[in-house]
Amino acid sequence: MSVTIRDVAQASGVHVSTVSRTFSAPHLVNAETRTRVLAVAEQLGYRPNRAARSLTTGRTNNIGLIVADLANPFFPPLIKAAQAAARRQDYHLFVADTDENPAEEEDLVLAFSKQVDGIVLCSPRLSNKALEKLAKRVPFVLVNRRIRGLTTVVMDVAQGARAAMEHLAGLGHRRVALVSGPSGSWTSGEIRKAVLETPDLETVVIGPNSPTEEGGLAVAAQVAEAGVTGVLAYNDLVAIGLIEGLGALGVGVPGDISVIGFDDSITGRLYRPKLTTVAMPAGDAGRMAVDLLVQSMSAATVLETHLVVRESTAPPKGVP
Amino acid sequence: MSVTIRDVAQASGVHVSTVSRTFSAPHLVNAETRTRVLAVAEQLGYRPNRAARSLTTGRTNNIGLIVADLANPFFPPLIKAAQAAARRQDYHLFVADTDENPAEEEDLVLAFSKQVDGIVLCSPRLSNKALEKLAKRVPFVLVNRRIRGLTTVVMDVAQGARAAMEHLAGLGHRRVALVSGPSGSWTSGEIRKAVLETPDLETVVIGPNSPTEEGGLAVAAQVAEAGVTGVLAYNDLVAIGLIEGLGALGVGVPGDISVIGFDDSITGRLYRPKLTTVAMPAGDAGRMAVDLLVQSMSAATVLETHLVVRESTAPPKGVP
DNA sequence: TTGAAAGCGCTAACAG
DNA sequence: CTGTTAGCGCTTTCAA
Repeated sequence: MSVTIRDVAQASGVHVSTVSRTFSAPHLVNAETRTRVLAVAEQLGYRPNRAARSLTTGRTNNIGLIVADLANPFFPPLIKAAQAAARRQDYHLFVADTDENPAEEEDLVLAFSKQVDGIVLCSPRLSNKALEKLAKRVPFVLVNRRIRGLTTVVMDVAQGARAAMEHLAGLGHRRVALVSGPSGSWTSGEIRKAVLETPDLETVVIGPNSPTEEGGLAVAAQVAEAGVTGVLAYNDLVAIGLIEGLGALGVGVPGDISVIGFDDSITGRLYRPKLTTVAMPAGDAGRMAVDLLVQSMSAATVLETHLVVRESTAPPKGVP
Repeated sequence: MSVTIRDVAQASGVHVSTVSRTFSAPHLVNAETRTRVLAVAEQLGYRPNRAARSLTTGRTNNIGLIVADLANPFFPPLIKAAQAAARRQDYHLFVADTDENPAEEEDLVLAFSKQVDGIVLCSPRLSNKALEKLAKRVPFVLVNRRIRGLTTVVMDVAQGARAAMEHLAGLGHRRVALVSGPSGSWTSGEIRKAVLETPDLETVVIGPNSPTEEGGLAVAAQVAEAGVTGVLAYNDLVAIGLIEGLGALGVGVPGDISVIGFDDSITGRLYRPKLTTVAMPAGDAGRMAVDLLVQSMSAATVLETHLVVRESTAPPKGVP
């Protein structure tokens, strides 16, 4: 095998415990000794074995990150920020993908549990009860799901949805549709509530839908026939799929119908028409979740969202 | 702490080694005993501690995956497939991001080395020499980088680039530009070579460039003034940035200039005009890399690429 | 400030 | 088929 603490001890003429201390409690060791040990370690290419360390300390310095779908453009910025935050604090990040499958989600949490100090669970599809039970086995923080008593980081989608509705109302729209997300999604529920409470706007809810381009595409005809002039979609992908589908039906965006997305993903930002969308602070959420775990703090954090107006919204036909 | 093999042994009235065998060599244990142990384990919520296991076996059942930029849409499909492949074989996947920084890349490899059975290094920016040296410390497979003697999975970008050039030539273009990628990029070099060898086409190389939308945007003016009617961009993001920049200059795509991307990313597929692009089998590469690592096989694999013709290419002006 | 010794949870010979 | 034993690489009392 490779070079161990013992090799370093031997080569530098001290006991293994001194070498150990040099790395995990440097202040407890004589400066000269430390320098020497460090030099030898460097020269031998010694790296502490974290598995062995974790066996004695009970800590792994690993964090697990579980998302619904790695290929959904919403997640990569979150993962990127989480990884950077972890790395800054000398943690490593496991990443896994549930494919929107609650059973897989539970399996993954359990599989990770012995190997991590905590888990970041993004947009979990598991029931509250299941989540509460799991929380007893391993610390975790929930992203975009709020459960009393658990540590959470949520983005204020209700506020974002309200802003979107107000934008539509301000443009002169009166009857709009919400193309909602998957049924297990907490954010979709929050958005729904916020939308239905909006005054001055008659809202029809279409869904649940898959949170993908296909999801949007599939309801295009339904939207076209709903007699609405504006739409709030569950996310940018759904919005784009919808716009594509509408286009195929000869319905223009924003000419005939205005469409607003959610996420402010790179895909939506570059799409034409450039998507009006609710920006989600995914990077902030990833970073905060990791920080909360590392500091093992419990908290219920709410992150602001905001509307980004671009080119997929306009006044309804007939309104100047 | 949590429930260990000892608790299970005690509760089921057998020795720890029997419990151990029940999990790691089930065929060596009496069916009845096994059933009983499994039942007790299940009931106690026992999960083997992989860190402890790895200490004795020398294997971790972990794999590290290092990419240049998690937020680049090229990588998520690769990561997703790699994770799925790992999970299928009971491996966990560490993911990290180097931000295109070679020093960070090396650090990450070293940091992972003791905690994984192998590393998948995607589009590394490190020198051949540095990579060869690292390969002595931990097994890895290189994706999109070819070095003799190391295990590699590369996508045949040269072939893809040739197909793109032939498509352009077939459309009637005679003078084109290659908007290349970062200088350390192996794929960019391969593409460059292939492009310059293409007959019947006069090619000007513009770059190196950052592999992002900004990279493309930044050279739009240069492209507009290069007297070319076609462009092959390093990736979809660069292509899109370029098209945006060209648009701002009043140059239409594909009306005035045809643009081809690379990757066939979701962002390019949804963009308007829908991007003509060279499809890269990123998922296959991720899966194969993990499989090679798990089977600890060495090989030099080449994956096919293919041109997807969509709407960002057309005959040059004046050619019907 | 350093050394000695025990032990983290598990596996792998080796006996029986 | 099952129990015994030693030990993986490291940290952590406890003494010196």
